Amino acid sequence: MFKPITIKDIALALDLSASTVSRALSDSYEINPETKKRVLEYAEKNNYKRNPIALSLKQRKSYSIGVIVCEVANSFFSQAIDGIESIAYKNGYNIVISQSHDSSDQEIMNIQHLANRSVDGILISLSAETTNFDHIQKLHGAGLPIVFFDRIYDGLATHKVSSDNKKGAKMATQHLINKGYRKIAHLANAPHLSITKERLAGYQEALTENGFKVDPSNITYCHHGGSSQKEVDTAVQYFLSMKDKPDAIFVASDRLSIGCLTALKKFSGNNYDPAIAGFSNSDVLDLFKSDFSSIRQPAFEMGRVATDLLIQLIESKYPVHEYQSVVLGTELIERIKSKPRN
Amino acid sequence: MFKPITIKDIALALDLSASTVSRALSDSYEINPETKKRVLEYAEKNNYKRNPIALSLKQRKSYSIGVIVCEVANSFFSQAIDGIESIAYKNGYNIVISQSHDSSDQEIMNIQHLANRSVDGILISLSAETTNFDHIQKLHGAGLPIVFFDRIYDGLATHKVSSDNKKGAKMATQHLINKGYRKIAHLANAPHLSITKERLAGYQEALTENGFKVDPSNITYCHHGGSSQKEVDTAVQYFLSMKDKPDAIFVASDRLSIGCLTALKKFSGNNYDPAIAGFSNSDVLDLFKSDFSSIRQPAFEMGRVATDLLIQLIESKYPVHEYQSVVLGTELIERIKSKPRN
DNA sequence: AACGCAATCGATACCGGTATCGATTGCGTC
DNA sequence: GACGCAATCGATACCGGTATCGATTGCGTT
Repeated sequence: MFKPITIKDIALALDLSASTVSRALSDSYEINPETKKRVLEYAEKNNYKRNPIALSLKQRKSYSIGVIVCEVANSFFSQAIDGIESIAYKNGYNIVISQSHDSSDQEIMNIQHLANRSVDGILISLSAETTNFDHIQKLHGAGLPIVFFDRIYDGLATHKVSSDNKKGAKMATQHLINKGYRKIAHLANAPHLSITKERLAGYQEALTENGFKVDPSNITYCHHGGSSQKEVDTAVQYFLSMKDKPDAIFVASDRLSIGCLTALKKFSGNNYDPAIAGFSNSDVLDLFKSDFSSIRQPAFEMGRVATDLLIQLIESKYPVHEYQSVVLGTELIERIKSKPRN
Repeated sequence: MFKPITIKDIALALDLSASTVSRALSDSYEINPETKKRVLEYAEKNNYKRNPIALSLKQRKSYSIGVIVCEVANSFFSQAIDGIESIAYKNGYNIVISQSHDSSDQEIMNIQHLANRSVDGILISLSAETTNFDHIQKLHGAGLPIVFFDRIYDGLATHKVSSDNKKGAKMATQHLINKGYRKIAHLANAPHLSITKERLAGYQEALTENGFKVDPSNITYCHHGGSSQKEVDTAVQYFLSMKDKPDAIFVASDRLSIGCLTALKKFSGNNYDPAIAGFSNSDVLDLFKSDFSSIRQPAFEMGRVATDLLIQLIESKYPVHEYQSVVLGTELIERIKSKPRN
């Protein structure tokens, strides 16, 4: 039943000691080239493979990193994962992915699980629900390298990678204003998320700079990040119920964008068709909703940068105390036409 | 630097032997309840965690399973992964995901990597490029449990889970016929994939049963599964170049559906608007392309079933020789309207 | 001849668990 | 009082590697 050959098998076969074989395999200088060749050849022929588990136990290192996102079925995160994977594999790490589904409990479970599984470090984008960071604090305090990406937590001294959410949101809102829209609502994510605050700030700044006043009643939060469509439906129905309906909506995330468009299709009929601009990395959204402008985040790049930083932390020989906060630029994809006059 | 407490630490602290502590922790009957309590309490207080790596080495079992898909940024696969995850976690396994990006070389590398990492089993959906199965054969021969899902390989005696591709394709084609379309092209996936053949068979059967003849010139393959848009563009341009253009296209996969619609938007202008029906699990596609009918696969369920079977294989005490081929039903989501008469 | 030194390889401990085997103790039985 | 037996716990080997320390050999040096 699947018992691969070990160093001892080789040692026995070649009448050497395990130590010698081990050193030969790792190309140590203190092994006779002749012996080295014998070992290498025998290993090759019997297709010997190092047992990474034994190695992990010995070196206290698993060469694997944990990734926690809310869900992979989300263009932004799946693109980020591609980026993570590319750097991780290049450095000999493999990645263990788990999804929080925007639930704080699930996130805690996943983190524990990964830490128990002895990952060498964790890349995490927080769940929409998370307000308590004890479990992360604790692991970080115990020395486990952690890097935040996208949805970061400022209270922890470690590397953070995000996109310029404020500027992106401002660009989107300004874009709507430029196209002639005047009552711009904001469909926001869970209020405690870093990205929510930053995007809200950008939205507000754009409004203010253009002489609009920020009306809190134009802002609706989705406390679970839109993980159930019902939540988004409620938010959209709220907009629909207003006497003076928004003529445009700035949507805070990919998932919410999809949810919002779904809800509008369901409830609005044909007499109400607000312009929509939102954060999204979905190719498909761009493809079909011709009047949907989007802010694209450099998801792939974000994954790469975050992984790079994490591996630096993991492989650093000395404790790191200088942490970086990398902020990446976003891109506005314009599709909305000017507001028709009525 | 992150050194968790071990069984020996506990043994030392409580003046017991490591064996006793180990047995107390696993609730062995031959340990005095009193002692057991002391150990459990001390472990709890100092938040002892079993070292899964040591366990893996000892038991030759890692409690992790490898998943190989072409990409997670694909609705079908990300949904399947959700299903896989749900069953895996429930059984105490974690999943290691890797992407082949529809490249055979990458797939081989991933499989080796996973096998080296001592996963207990592998769930795989083959890449579009794969025509040589030696690497899989070899691992399977060596005793590594493998379960195919979606894109299966019949040459290997193991469990397989797929959806009823032939019936789904037939439904889609029949649907197009019912709506009045007469020249139905087929945008197919890589020719050697199981799903390609099955879907082609369904397409052909529907045509034949309705008295149409199957014209090979109406069928175009995408040898890389549409992993580059260029490939799909070429295929669609071929359809466009035909004297008698197809009035409908049956598209073989999710990715191809997106690619096809993108290409049509890019090249067709407004004077050509064929009806499209295709395999897809994308919510977004359903949302926007109102004249796009889709065949939905039970991706989540497929992931669950496949994982269940894999875990059965892994945990079976005796060699398994009876293998199942589970086929799940598909669903047709009708959106296309009847063909306008001209 | 005696010594130093480099080259080459072996024996052993250890990583953190668990399985196996054994040791000790107390108690009931004949 | 000798023995059997159950209850409880310890010592040890092992999983598959590597690091540490040591042993052996040959050769050049003085």
